[in-house]
Amino acid sequence: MKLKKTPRATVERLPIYARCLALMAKRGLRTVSSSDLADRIGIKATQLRKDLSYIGEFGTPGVGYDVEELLWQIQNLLGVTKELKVALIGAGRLGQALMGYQGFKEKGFRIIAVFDSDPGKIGTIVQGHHIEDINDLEKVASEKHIDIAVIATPTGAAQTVATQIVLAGIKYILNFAPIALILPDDVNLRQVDLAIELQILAFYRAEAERKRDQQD
Amino acid sequence: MKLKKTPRATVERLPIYARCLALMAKRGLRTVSSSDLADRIGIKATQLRKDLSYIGEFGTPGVGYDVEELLWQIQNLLGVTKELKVALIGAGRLGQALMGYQGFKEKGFRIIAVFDSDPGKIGTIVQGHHIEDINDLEKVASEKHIDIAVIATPTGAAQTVATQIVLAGIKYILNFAPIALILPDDVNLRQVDLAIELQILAFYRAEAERKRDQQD
DNA sequence: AACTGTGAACGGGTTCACAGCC
DNA sequence: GGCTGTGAACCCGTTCACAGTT
Repeated sequence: MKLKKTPRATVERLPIYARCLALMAKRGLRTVSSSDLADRIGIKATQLRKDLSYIGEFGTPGVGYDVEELLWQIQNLLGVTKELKVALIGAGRLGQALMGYQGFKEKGFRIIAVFDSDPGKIGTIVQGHHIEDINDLEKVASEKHIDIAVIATPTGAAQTVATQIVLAGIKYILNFAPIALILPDDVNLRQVDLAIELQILAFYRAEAERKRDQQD
Repeated sequence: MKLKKTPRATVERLPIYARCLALMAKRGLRTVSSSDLADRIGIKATQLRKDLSYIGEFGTPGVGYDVEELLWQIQNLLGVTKELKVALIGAGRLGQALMGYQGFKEKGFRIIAVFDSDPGKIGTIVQGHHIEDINDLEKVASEKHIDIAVIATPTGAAQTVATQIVLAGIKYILNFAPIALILPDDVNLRQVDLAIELQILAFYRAEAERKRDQQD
């Protein structure tokens, strides 16, 4: 067993493995081979085995992996066996969509505080969440021990909010605002930009069109 | 000038370049060097130049790039100089957030049809969009010439919807449902899974905790 | 002098080939 | 026979070093 540092690419696939294993467990499947699991996900079996080799040895040669066991190992590694506390900043349409998103709860995340800067929203209750003043973030974060912050504000507010998040001592940020945030090195950032995904599709569409035009 | 096939990794960065350049153009900046632009984005200057080298030669040695010109070239390559038509499937909370998302319009995407399967929603108007029956997708798609479909349905409906999208002849899909869709090879798929991003952050958080526990 | 464009070197990630185990 | 775990080979993407341009 080698146990080198888990490569970034592997880390980004672990949640996908967990998702698939959870589904299989729910359906009552007991064991799974690397090729079976890989097929369901749409990757090569060797890649799956290599990924798992970075985090341990969970399989039985000639048999495969125990579904429950492997799921538990991955969830444990992801640190989602205990519930993680999430602060959501921005109670606009995207923020509301995130509040209602079942996937968070299922995967072990709990939105425990919601902030906004709009006085018209602060103090109201949206989908069961009491909306708090963004300026209270630091106070609330220390009281409630927030693990992760999610930025769902308009672009213009995102950098200010990010700075407040850092001041509040939160080190893990998921940002939906389409802007490159400036953050200290020890803060972990994931960026989701909805428009970028469409633009990537647009590129391949344009490329296909160019190819067609060229050939005819 | 070489013009090999543009690497996947480069394609995924082009929208980021476009976003930054658009901002600079709006602020009235005329030219930019590779190191300046790279710094704003948070990458190395050599990577930016290498990326651009795949798509052409747009710079002037000793000077840099013309902001407007480079922006136009990238937008052209992305095929977003003409407006692209998007069909949104699923008018739930996420769907509504997407309808209201300014970034799509700004980047040249237009939500031109919205579908749902809920009889209570079909026929109503949400944020100015007439909600149509998902079973009319094929008809509407051929009438309105849809370029890209966005799946914002519950997980359970996603595969069925995806199949309908393919039947409607749409070849570019952005999927928000947390499921591995089975699609023909010639269909282009991008996947955004909100929970996965949080789980990746959770991994690094758990890793940091493990490291702490070990040392103390 | 300042900056671009690119071959070459490097490094991380994927795939192959196979040894070892059930 | 069927399957896992893994070194080695391979491939792709990033970075370096520098030749070439204004």
